[in-house]
Amino acid sequence: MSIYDTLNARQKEAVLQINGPVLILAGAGSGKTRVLTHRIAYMIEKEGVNPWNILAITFTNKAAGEMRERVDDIVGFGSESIWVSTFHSTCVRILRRYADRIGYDNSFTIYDTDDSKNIIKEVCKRLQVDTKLYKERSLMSAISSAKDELISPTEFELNTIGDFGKRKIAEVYREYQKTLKKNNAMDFDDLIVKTVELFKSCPDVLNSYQERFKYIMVDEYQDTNTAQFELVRLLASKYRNLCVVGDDDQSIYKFRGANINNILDFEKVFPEAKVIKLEQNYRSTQNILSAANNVIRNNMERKEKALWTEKGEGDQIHFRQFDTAYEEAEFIASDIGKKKRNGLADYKDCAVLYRTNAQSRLLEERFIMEGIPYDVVGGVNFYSRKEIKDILAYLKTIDNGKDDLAVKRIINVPRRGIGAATINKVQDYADENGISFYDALRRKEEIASLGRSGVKLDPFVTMIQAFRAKMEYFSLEELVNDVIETTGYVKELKESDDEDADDRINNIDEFVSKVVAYEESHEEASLSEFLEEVALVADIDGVDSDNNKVLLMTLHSAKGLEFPFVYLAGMEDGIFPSYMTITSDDPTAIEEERRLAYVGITRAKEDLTLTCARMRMIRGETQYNMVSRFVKEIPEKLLDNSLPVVKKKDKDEFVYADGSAEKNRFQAVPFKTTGGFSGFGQTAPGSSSFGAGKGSFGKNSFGSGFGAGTNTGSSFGAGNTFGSGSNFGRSAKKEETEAAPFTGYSYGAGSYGRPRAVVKPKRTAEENKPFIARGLSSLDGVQGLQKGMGNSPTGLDYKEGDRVRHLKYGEGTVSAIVEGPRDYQVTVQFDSVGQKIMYAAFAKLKKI
DNA sequence: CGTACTAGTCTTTTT
DNA sequence: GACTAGTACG
Repeated sequence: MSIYDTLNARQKEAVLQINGPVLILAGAGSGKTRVLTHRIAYMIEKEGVNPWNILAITFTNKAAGEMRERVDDIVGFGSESIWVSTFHSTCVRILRRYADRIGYDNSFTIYDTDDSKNIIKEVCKRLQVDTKLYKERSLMSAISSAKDELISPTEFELNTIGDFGKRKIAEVYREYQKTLKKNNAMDFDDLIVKTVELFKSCPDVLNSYQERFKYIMVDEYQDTNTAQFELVRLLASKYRNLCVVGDDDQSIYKFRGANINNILDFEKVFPEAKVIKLEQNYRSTQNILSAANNVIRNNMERKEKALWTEKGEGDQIHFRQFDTAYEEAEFIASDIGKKKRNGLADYKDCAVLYRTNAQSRLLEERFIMEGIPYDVVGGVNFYSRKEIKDILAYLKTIDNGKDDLAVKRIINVPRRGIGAATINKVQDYADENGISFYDALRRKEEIASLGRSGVKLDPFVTMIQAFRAKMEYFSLEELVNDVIETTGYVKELKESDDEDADDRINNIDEFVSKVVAYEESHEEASLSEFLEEVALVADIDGVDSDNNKVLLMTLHSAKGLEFPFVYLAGMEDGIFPSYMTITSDDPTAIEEERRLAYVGITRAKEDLTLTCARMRMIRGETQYNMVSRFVKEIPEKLLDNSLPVVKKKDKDEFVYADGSAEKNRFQAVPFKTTGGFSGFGQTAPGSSSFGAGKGSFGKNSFGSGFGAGTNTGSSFGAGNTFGSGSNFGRSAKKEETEAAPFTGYSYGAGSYGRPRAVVKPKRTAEENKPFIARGLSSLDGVQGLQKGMGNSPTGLDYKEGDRVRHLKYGEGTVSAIVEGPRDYQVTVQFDSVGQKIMYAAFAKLKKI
């Protein structure tokens, strides 16, 4: 019995087909990694393929690492010469050898998003582009999309005839590329684009890699963009032994250029391709799979397939709707806690998935309270944190002084009294002489304009030169510690009263540990190599499954992972599917969201829980959301029937076990100020959104007139806010002109569902009056709110002399409440931090 | 040159 | 609510 006998018929077929183009359509959990690793083993063992000739490409380092590990396990001898890596690091490796062939120095630096943004800013200033009109963000994404499609600045320009806006973008694109090149730098997209460029302009280089990579495999093929596809196509064009594995139903990266046609049209580009479908799922129970199938079948743009499993039905899928997001978080935390206590699950068996990173905060707070260990994947990338970037900038400067951005970043960190004026003078000199910024620093004596202020530069240059000298005999760890020590970086943090100084110091400690780990795993660890590896790390890469912790992450980050217990939080229209996609003109936008839902559901092996909240705070404003359409796409019989369920008669209306219905939700939303969510320093929703706004009244509410109802909780008490009036008028007007985006909120108008028919609520003359002018009688629907807010004359639920609690400052006594122009100014004597004066709306004070 | 405050933006997702 | 860039002031 060989290892290949454990494969099913389809899998075996995929493993044995090693010659020619192969498209493996691998459904979620169908064992594609297994197929890939066995396929590699088969090539080497049975077909005598030289491991040296095999290339396997993935998207993340984590995936590459896992594949490497599994290949090592089954291949044994020779596996180390198989090239397993990500698109980006593959390209870096190639470019490190040949970048000089296309006009770069082989020691080019890699810019991250932050760096790119700085360059864009610089370019805009130089070209006098108004960044109010052309946002850096949108410029960046326009340039990035162009690169994803392999459109050069010149080509871009050709397509801008008659379009002034586009011409501007073209200009910026051209100048941006020029600047990158001048700095000998490439951004993420360039790594792919420049490699393609290299292959196209240097046939000898291409040929050498074609000879090297006779067998190519690409994982997560549905996520490739045009540039990546072209790269693979070029490499494979000689021997045509290209095997791509993917699942069009899991294509969720359109926003960063993934071209779903790469997988849908594979057979057009490679007509002789063999197509193999893997439809047997080994991961999930039948119920979970059925739910996933029922959701994804609503998409039009897909290859038909049907996942099946031999596993039993399993538990029903749990669904729970809560009044608030606090209660949702509370439930998830306590449910996991319960499972752990009952021995049903370990922490590491559980994952909580959500649509947006911001949703993690509430969950985290609750997890801390319940004492449940967790890890959050994503958010701000570890290596993008300020303190880490600072240390890295030092290391980059030491490694090679060519990275001007890095040098400028740290020249005055910690403070050395070197300001913008000095920096500009040095930069001018560098530009005039065509040298790098750091080289100009070293020749500062020659810079006449510097004058006396130049003295301040000396210690910096001396320090860097000293580091460089030490680098010769220091280990990486010693060097990093020396940098931290000599610069006084941590010392400064310790002395600062910065609230998150401790976090920053911890991060730096963690960074040192990472350096040590790197040195341990790399025989001759060089600074350059370390910096390079660090530049290409994704968040998910750092996830360590050995830790017994619950994992919190976005649905995107969860792709490729599996867990026995999965919670999908925030299953609400407006959150997931996101507001953007619901209101989008592009009907395929919602399909991408649905694929995301499919990915989420299929992460679960045994137990899936869907949760949502009627009300949650988004960006400081309270939103009321309906249950996600994706939940409604799951057949009722698959859902836990002890919970509120949809009545089939009318699918536009949710009717719950307690008889309450969705359409009455304005009254139905119970505004409890006690109970569930009040326990945490967080205030109850009514008061936390008190005055939310510099009058953002109705901004995010759906359909003006009624929107008033939704946001009243926030705006009513803020009578003073209305005093200003202007904002109210503005946002209300906006609502009218832009129409109510959420068809779901059309109050029983029955248009829930497809985002086409937008029902615009009609406003009466009375409703058109500013809210406050209508008098309290029109607040009938929201009386609960007033009570909930403890509607005293000030609208605050505390008064002078009361003891209150603040989220950050702890407990204290209110010594004064003064009516300010906008809001009440509250003065509190805190027990630990002394007196603070703050605005009531933002202070989040809670009476004790 | 550095700080402290203000106004504006944002959030959908990230290699 | 959080963050950031820009500005005014010391």
